[in-house]
Amino acid sequence: MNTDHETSDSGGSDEGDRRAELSTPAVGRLSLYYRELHRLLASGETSTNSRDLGAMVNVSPAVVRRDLSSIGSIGRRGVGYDVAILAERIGAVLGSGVQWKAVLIGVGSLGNALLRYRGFERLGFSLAAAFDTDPAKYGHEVGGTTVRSLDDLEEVLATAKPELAILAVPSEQASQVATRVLAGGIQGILNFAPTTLRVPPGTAIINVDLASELQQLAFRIQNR
Amino acid sequence: MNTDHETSDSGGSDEGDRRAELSTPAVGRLSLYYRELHRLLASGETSTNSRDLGAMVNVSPAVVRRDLSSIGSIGRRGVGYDVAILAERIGAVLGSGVQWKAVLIGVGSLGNALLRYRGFERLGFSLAAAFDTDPAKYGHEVGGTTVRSLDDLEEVLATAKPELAILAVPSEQASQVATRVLAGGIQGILNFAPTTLRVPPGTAIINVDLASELQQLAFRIQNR
DNA sequence: TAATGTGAAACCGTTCACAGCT
DNA sequence: AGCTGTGAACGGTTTCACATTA
Repeated sequence: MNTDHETSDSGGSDEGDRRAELSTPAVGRLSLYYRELHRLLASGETSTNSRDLGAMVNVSPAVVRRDLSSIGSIGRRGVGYDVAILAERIGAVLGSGVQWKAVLIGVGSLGNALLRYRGFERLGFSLAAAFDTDPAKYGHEVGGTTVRSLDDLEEVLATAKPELAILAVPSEQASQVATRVLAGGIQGILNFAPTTLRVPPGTAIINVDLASELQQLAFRIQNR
Repeated sequence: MNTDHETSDSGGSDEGDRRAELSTPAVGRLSLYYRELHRLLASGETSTNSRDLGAMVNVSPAVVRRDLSSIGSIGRRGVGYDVAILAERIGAVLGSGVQWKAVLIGVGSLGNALLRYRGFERLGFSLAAAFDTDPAKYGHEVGGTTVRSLDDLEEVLATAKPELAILAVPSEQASQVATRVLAGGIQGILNFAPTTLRVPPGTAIINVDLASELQQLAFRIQNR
């Protein structure tokens, strides 16, 4: 794939907390720490430190400390970090606690997989609806979500008011669908189509191109 | 997701070409240019320039020129780039032309989608085999690839000698499977399990964590 | 003593601006 | 005149090293 990220700005806003400006890679790492912290919580661990956390996600202890101090997480010198407190803190920064609503567009094999994927709701995401243009799929329930006609898109966006859209449509349709969801009030798009969407500046988009990912992997092997 | 990349080194080696050291983001962008160039080829365009190419993938003309000059691509001053020549040049750098073989491990819904995904072969990748631990799936053909028992993994790796492995298994099994494929000679892993694999340094790994991707998207929206 | 938090240095990638071809 | 190729400036992230605190 290529996970290429648009949108330049960041800038914290709410919560009576410390500011700091998180870089895109830093946000990615926070998400990884968050994952590992929940694993630690599940196994009953109550504290950790920058060295161990770093080892878990393959980054240096210095990076861990910089990341965590930048969100104002108070570790304890000489001791480390409290797992529960840290998990909660990172969760607050990443927007856990908010119940995000997403719609999925395109119920091909990838769309199907995404509908069945349990792992979104663990992080506070719910799939409000799924859409396709194939009438044979209308009304079918996949992974707890019912597939509807793409003609109903605007209606559903207006009533359910989801914030996110996941695009799993063929690349020829991607731009068109992106325009429609943005017009309908969607604020961020996770795009699986191998197309660079041309959207208004400031629109949050993350692209995941599976073929491009593999290509980059091959490049690295070739230039070992 | 998180598309986090391991492996530090790069360093060109073969081909009597210009050196330059490509950064990870640069490689990602080359992959995008490559995609767009083929689109241009298909529509009969014969030349382009840094401004237009940049517009297609949302980067500045300066970045395009830097990227292309770093692979020694000879554009023509005052004119631009020849689409066919440029596509070929980038393809050579990215390892198109090499017929990469990959195996897929884990034929759940995501694995299924990956097997059906046409888009890998366009870039020179072929799926040599797919594996699962569910006997009900053995022998079934999905997207042109037959599913086999995971017990056969080592045998297939030894005979087909694939370079890449795509992991679409539950996270509990991911580390174990990664160890097995690496022992079997696999050189790079595309990992979809939400786990940071602990592997020998220098191993090429690209992680694609769909939930983490969504989480990062939500973060950006929240901090608009 | 142990491990955080953080200035300051080092590093890397992007942007600028212009010389050099065509 | 137009657009590439690239040295040099810039900006931002990572690394280093150490003062700080439990």
